[in-house]
Amino acid sequence: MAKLSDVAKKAGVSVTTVSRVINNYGSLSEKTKNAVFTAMHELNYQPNSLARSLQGKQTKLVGVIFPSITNPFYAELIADIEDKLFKNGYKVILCNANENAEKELSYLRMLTANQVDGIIVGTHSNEIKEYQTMDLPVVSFDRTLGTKIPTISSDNFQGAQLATQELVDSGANNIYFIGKTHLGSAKNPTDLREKGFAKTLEQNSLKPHYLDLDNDLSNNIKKMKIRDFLTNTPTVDGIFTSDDFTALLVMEVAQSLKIDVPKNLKVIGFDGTQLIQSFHPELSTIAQPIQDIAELLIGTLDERINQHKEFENAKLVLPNRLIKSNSTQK
Amino acid sequence: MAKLSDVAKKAGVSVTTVSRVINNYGSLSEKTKNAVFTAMHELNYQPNSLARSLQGKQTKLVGVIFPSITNPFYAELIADIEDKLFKNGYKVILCNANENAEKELSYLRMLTANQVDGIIVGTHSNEIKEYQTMDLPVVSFDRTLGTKIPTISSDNFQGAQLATQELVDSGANNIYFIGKTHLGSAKNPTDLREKGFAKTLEQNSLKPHYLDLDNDLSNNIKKMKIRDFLTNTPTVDGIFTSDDFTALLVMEVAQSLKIDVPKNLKVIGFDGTQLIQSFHPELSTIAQPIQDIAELLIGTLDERINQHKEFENAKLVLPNRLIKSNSTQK
DNA sequence: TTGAAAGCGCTAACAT
DNA sequence: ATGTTAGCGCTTTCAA
Repeated sequence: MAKLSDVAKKAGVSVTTVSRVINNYGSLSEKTKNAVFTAMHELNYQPNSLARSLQGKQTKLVGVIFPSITNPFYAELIADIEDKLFKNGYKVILCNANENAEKELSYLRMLTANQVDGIIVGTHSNEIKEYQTMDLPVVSFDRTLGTKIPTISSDNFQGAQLATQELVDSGANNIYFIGKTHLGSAKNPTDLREKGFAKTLEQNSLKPHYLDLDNDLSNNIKKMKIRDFLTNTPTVDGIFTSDDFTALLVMEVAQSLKIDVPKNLKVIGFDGTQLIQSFHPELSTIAQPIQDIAELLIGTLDERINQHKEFENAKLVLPNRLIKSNSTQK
Repeated sequence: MAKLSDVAKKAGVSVTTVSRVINNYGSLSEKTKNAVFTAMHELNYQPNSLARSLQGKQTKLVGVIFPSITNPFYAELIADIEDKLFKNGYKVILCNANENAEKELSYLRMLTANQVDGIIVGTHSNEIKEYQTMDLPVVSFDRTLGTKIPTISSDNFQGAQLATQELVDSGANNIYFIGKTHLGSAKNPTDLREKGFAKTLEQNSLKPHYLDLDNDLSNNIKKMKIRDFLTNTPTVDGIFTSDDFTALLVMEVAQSLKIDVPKNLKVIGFDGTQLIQSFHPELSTIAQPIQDIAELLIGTLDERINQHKEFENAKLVLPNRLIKSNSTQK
């Protein structure tokens, strides 16, 4: 691998000069510039970014930590983040935390050891205190990590309101929320979906009902629980699920039980990924603004990295959008 | 950020000694070891991997280049790769090539500039010659990049045979392949699916039929083409698609046309991702051994990186597995 | 068992 | 307009 001094020798100049033309600063004559450029080409020279960063230059590396990459919502968000970061000259170190706090912590150390310029986190383990004490720029998606760390999210409360109101408007009276319920705690921004649900029903003088369904359960067990529920609760006529997957499961089970969706049961999900929308356009859902989220995450991180902007209890919230489709048809 | 010399000062030893305990070599007395460890803890010391790698040490960074991360097949493969690399102490630089040769090339430069220890590629642009001239360990998924670069893939030919035979066995006679067809060229390993299809039908004295469907088309256009095809080709009774997505589209369109699957039309896909299997268990498909592929990719890369093993025209092929389900029921 | 010092490839202050 | 040189934080010979 050719290095700076090789280029310098070949071009008949000093290393400084080569460094200058690479970084394009100071005064250079056209002649030397050209000499250096040709030397660089001939040697197929690539600057070693390790050596560069060692002087305090940015590494242009950003750690991106998410709980899963196979979940289409995260996949689409990560894809957007990667693409936008690339356009800004950054590379992504992908950290798939896998709901594993130990792995996440280990990644955190690796990232600081690698001198990343910043970190984008979207995981949900609350055990990791390190984020607060790190002096690295961090931005978070949908999770409160500390007062200094800005949190970007979509408006889960408003989204849930949209969804619930859609169920009411389509004629449902006996409406259930299906998902992981944390009635009361609301540490997780996502719990706001529950609150928005309850609030909207209250405003419509209806009673909220819940079916707790842990996210960690296997699909088969979820299906079984949903089947159980639907069989024993013939009164239910509207369901708001915590995510599109669960909504799909509900629709599948309903079909197998010959329950007509949307005639006898309205269903609405949450997330609105392109993947699920393209294969199940019949599903009404709340679409999170994935592109905007990615943009805001990166914009905010950029402000922290390049303008050293400080944040204090910043919660940046983007509006959600209702996708009205067949599963909530009147 | 504390550095080696800080630790040395605090522990009352030289930097050499600290370096020795970090890397655990040379002879150290227990006493100094302990002194250094406590100093490290107190300062919350993290070695700077940039400085380390500058001496020629490995960066423990691997570039992972794929055409898409939102496609569940790649998402699941990347997730497996990431997890296994992590267990081996490597970090992943995620490169989403997006079917964009320019971006891919640019990433390639970035990766070499960052001194990655190796690269795993799964993209399909044939324009990039750089792979062959790089002296970096590269392994490829499902794509021939050059004689020195080992190619790992599942057995597309055998998979297609399994799929096609399943259609025949379930009683279909008038069988179509739907997907991007490249009749004859077979540069892409994936084209072997077409060959396996043709071969199997020949063995069963049946004639192969094709519906060319470009992957780049939007879902709506694909659906339209499929609808057209099914409407105008009432004789078709078996369909093998190039991937599960297309199979799902076929089933959706068939349903809307009141064509009974599997009674009047057998359908089988390819890929067998967990995601699609969990939401469409009724789809028969060929499951690629994603975990094994990931393992083999990493194992091979590891041989190249750490044992400097050379490969010449290596094609490592893993068997596929038939998932027999409702869509090909007799 | 420990330390001094050279140097990895680059940048940037300081000279000229 | 160009060059000399001192580091960045670490590893590693070589010497003690």
